[in-house]
Amino acid sequence: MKIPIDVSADRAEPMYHQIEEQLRALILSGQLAEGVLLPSIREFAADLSCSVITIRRVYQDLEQEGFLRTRQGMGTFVAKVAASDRERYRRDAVYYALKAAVEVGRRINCTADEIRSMLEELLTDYGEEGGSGNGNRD
Amino acid sequence: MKIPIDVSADRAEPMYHQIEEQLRALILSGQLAEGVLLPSIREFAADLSCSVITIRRVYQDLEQEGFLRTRQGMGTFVAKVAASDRERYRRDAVYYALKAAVEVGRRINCTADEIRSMLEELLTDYGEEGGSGNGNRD
Amino acid sequence: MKIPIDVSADRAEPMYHQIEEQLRALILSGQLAEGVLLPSIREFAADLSCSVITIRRVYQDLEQEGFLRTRQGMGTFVAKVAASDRERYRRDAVYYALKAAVEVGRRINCTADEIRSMLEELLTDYGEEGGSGNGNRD
Amino acid sequence: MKIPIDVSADRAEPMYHQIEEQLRALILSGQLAEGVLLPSIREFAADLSCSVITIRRVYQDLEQEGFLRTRQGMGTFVAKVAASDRERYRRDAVYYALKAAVEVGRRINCTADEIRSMLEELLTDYGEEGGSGNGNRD
DNA sequence: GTGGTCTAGACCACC
DNA sequence: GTGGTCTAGACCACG
Repeated sequence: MKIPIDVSADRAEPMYHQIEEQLRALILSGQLAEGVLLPSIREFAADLSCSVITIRRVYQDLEQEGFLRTRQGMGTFVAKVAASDRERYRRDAVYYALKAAVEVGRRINCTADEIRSMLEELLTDYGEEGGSGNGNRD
Repeated sequence: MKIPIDVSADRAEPMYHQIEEQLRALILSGQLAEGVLLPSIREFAADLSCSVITIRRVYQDLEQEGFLRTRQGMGTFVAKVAASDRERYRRDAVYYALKAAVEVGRRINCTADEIRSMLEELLTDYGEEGGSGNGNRD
Repeated sequence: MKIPIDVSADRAEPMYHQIEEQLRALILSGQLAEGVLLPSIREFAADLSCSVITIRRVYQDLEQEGFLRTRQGMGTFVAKVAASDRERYRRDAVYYALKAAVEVGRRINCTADEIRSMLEELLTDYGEEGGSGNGNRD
Repeated sequence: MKIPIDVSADRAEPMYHQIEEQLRALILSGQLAEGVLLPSIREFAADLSCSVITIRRVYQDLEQEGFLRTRQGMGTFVAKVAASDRERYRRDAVYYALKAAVEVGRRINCTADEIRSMLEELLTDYGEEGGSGNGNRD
């Protein structure tokens, strides 16, 4: 299975972080279903042009968080995620990001309407790239 | 002058970063006006319970960005900020934070309306703490 | 013959290890007597829902340890175990496990009495499941 | 501070595991109190004759478990452990080790008395090495 | 083939 | 000085 992940060594955020974040999102959004076999660490490392160690770390961290299950000699699989976790995550992830933005706005004395209009601007082309309907395969 | 800054060594973000960010916001929002004398490095370090080295770095970075002006033997002052910078900053800071939030939403298949309603929830008590009027005092 | 073995791929311990350990215990305790024919590799693998390779390894390891004897075309049998081995094993297996427990206790400053009382608690229902009489059937 | 840890690359258990286990025990037993600064990764690695990476992994794992707190540029410290965690750990660690031993005993038909007498034998010199009185500095 | 451990060493960020 | 990230590569364990 090809995993749609986009990382760059140029960003400030460490690569393993970027990968973890995106994999977590894929699992929690249901785009990577329970039981799916992920690429082997070597294969994935080649895909993303990074070291196998970086991928191993990703898999290890996510296993510890309960999102993956790896079995020696067999590979790494997507673990079962409680529906409640999925829901909570879905809400929290966006909520806290928005909250941070609002917080910044408050600090620099933005008006609420300024914030609203910026959001609308950002949402104009939102539906076109996959965020339209359901997508949540719960 | 007492600078209203809230930092914590417990957060993941490095302290110098937290301080710089908040000082920058205070200056760009006009809450720290041009010419204001900032605390001495030692005093500020004591206030924030951090190392003088950390404050030195903050002052140095912000001076390089043009927000501060240090004069030998006299101390560190808030520099003049161009109105255009202020405006650009005001817009960019919030805009990019919002953009990040929207990006997260797209990844996990949030609908645009879900995002809008979260924002409204966050904005309910927004005006009460200083975001009411017009923060551009230039 | 149906071999009463309980393994799970979910445990941290590798499967071949779990199986070997339990088979060894069955043989040394006399529950699998000399000359008993074990299931074929394929059959056993199916029973335990694991790979034939895993079973092959188990049989191989235990044959090397002298507990099994494989005869071409006839299958794998339980070998003769010296009474002394049986005795030594009986003692060692439990002894070293207890020793490890005591070692842990020492590290975290448990008192000897705390350890004793835990053991008693664990031994309350001990006799009911097979530990009653004399297990040495040599 | 010198940390009394005893590891060996010869054992089957991975070194990072051995170290983690012993550090965890030291913290949970109160022998390493909250706030204590641990050796730097390089120093500790030299002490234990292993790679800095192994130590970094140990520190990282234990931080994730909440036992350590590491701050870039400052070092790695013992975190606050809830008294309840300490108590639970104290009991569980020994209890499960004992349980495993009893389980082995049952499998090979040991009598309860055999197990008891082995334990007593192991406990004869128990008090002499620090497990006597309290030691729990809660 | 898979993942698990460990190595030596580089370079960066922080204090 | 501290820890944080990433590298390339070796060797072992597992299925």
